[in-house]
Amino acid sequence: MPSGKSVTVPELQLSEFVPFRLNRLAAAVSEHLSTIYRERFGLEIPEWRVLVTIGRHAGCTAQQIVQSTRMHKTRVSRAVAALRRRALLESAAGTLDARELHLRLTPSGRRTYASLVPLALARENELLACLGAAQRQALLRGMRVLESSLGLERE
Amino acid sequence: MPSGKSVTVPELQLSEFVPFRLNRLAAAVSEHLSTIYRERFGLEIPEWRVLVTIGRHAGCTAQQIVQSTRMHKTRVSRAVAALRRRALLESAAGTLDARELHLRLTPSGRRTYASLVPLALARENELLACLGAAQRQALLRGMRVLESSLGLERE
DNA sequence: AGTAGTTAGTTGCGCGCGCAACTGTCAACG
DNA sequence: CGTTGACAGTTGCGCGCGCAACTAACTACT
Repeated sequence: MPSGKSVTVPELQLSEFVPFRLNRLAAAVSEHLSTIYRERFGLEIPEWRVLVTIGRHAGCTAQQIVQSTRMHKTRVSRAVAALRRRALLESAAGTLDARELHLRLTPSGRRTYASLVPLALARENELLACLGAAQRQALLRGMRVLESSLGLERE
Repeated sequence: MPSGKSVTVPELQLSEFVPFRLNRLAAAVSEHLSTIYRERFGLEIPEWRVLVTIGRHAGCTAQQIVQSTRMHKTRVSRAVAALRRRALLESAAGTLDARELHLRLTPSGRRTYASLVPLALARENELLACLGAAQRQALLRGMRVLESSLGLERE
């Protein structure tokens, strides 16, 4: 005679597990996007993120990039150094606070930024093109809720 | 007199850029989940993925794990070696094809699996608890469409 | 059977990352 | 003014990852 209580063996199908799916999806999207900034501009993800951030927020500091991108400060520091080596960016010590470095793009950096951004936005649209307008809105709204729930929205 | 053509300066706000948001979200979710398998079981992500896969598909090979998880084969190889060192898993050369190693959990590995899975599923539910039922369905559906569009669904 | 090409899995190597410790600067307090 | 603690940014170190090269085993073709 079988036991009275129903023993539900817990099963986890990795391909249905949302944290795994998110990681896999993010990796695939990054891979898909990397051709733009890597092959065509020799940039890696941290450099690309720093470049874009400074492109929009000229004169911002490394610390602000850390907060807005949630990258580790050493990663930002090295990306800034790499961009400076390639003369895409220049830094100046703050007049009010000499600890912080204010970062801005050089003319060369601005040119790179200007040619990179349209390509990246086009890729984003390509990525989302498989979704209908309502579906896309729903996805983005869901992501927004998750981000908010995880405290990712401070910037 | 200003130029006749309207020059739209392209702008990219990183916090609105979907590839970045996906990466950030996936990283935060992984971070949130890692407390379970790292702090409580001393497992890292690759080991956790291999353990779960073998837990559901006893006797599968490393190659099958590569395909289903899309992890690099060296990463799988090292995770398998780590789990074998800790006697959570055992391998046997295939009788039909001696190259492939068929992997299965040891009793100790099965115990770990059995105590890990409910915790992970609970965390997944916690994560999604901030979404209403319809919102959750919409998000998962959107992810499914993206996955399909990127060719991630083969397994 | 013998050879060439392919596949499963492992390993040496270089690199980028995060951690911890460091330098230099600022603010607070007596 | 000197000391203490906090903060911005950098750097040495160890580690995990992917790449490329390797071994061993299988397949196909003559």
